[in-house]
Amino acid sequence: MRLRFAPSPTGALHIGGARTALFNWLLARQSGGSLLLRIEDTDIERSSAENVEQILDALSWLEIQFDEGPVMQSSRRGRHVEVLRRLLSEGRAYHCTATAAEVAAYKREHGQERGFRGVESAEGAVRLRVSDSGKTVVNDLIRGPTRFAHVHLDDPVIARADGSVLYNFAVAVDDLDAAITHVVRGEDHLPNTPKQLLVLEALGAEPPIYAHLPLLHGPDGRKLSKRHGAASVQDLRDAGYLPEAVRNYLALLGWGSGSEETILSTEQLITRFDITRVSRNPARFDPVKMRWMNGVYIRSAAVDALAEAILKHLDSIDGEAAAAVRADPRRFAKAVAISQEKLHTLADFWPLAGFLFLRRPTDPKASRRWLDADGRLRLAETRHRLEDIGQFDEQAVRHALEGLVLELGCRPGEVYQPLRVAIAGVTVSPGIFESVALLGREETLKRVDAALEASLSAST
RNA sequence: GCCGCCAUCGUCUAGGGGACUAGGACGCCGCCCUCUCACGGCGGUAACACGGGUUCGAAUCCCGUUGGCGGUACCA
Repeated sequence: MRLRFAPSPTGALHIGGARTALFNWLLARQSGGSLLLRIEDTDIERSSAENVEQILDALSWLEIQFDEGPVMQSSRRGRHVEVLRRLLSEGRAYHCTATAAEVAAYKREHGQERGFRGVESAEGAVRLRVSDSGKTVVNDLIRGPTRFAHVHLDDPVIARADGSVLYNFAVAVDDLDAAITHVVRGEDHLPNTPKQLLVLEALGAEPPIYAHLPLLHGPDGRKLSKRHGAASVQDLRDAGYLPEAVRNYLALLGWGSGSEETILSTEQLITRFDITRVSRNPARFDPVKMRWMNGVYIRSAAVDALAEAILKHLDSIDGEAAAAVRADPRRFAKAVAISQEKLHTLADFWPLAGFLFLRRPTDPKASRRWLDADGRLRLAETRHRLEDIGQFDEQAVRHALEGLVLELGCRPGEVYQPLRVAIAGVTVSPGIFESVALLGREETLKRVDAALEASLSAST
């Protein structure tokens, strides 16, 4: 199979485009074929180099490699003009001076019930000649045969009056020249397909096989947009998602493996993916499920790989945090180990475990709840026990604190929560024994003293 | 308006005439585990849009209605 992913650089690569790229890639890998990346920039006005960079960057982050390209559609202008001349000379296409306004007026009257046919002239835009009779059938791998009666089709404009070619023409020529065998793209292209088929037919060429993917919607059921937060691939990366988890989640949007498994490695996706099993109805992107799945991948990751990913993430979003973590790699590795099972995204690490590297202000609400007079009493006693520990490790800390709980005859949380608030500033953290041991005796005692003092003065 | 696509739990889906009192996953609820938060375990909630056919039998096939979506550019 020879496939292609052909985004237009008119905006960031969104998850819909990412899924299209993924499906193409899975097919290419599975079949031992190749994947071509083509940038559809025939609309110079709306295309930008930054967007091309963004798309390349997004695909690279997703670890979706292409075998050929990127080729810029605009670079193929010479070939496009050549084919255009041929169609013109063979009478399959013609110049027409009908203005956009005239066509619009015609459409207002006839809608798409009767396609627009232009009058041939010496100059103007180039239109492909379509006869009123007959129909063009798109044999879609996902939808089956879809028929378009020619009466409803306009004579499509394939080149502007200035000679520049238009999308439906360029795509057909490029797919043909690249010997593309399978075109897998979004369903929004379905109405374009007969036009491309007609171009191919005029050229006497064998068309590729098509598969139109159902569209992706946002959580509200409407078209995906920035408003949904993680709509672009970069947003996903910045939100702390793992590429493999994103691939897994995206693959299951619109495609069911048939088995009851949900967590599928990329290798499994490659062997099991079946384009003909892709669903025909649109799917909603569900950030909640994406988050859950990312958590599954984080939990199953090797600690050092996870630490590396977290550090990289910190580098890109929080310089201060990254520096703090770099200053103590051993502590960082342990911090990751004791936080791992609580993370859903890479971004969750710092809020949860940052206190192990930097002191943070105490949350007033947490302080009021746990550092009242009774809490301070227990915290002061806790302080003594910690001070007396010989070897300050997790086992010893556990032993000391559990002993205190037993002696006081209180609920465990009544000892642990004041201590947690004292060292972390909040009521949530990794396990208290691990956290205290990792923080070390000196820093723990300092924070406990500070907390005792602050809460005492606050209450008087 | 017109052209086209689509229609199973809130969401992603399994299902392709009898195995369906419709399965799984996320979410949600309850219980358990428990030092917080998570994780994990157990249990529960919840769907075949509607109406006609076809058939001994329909979530599965056909038609219509309704609804959603896409397209309707000298955009891609």
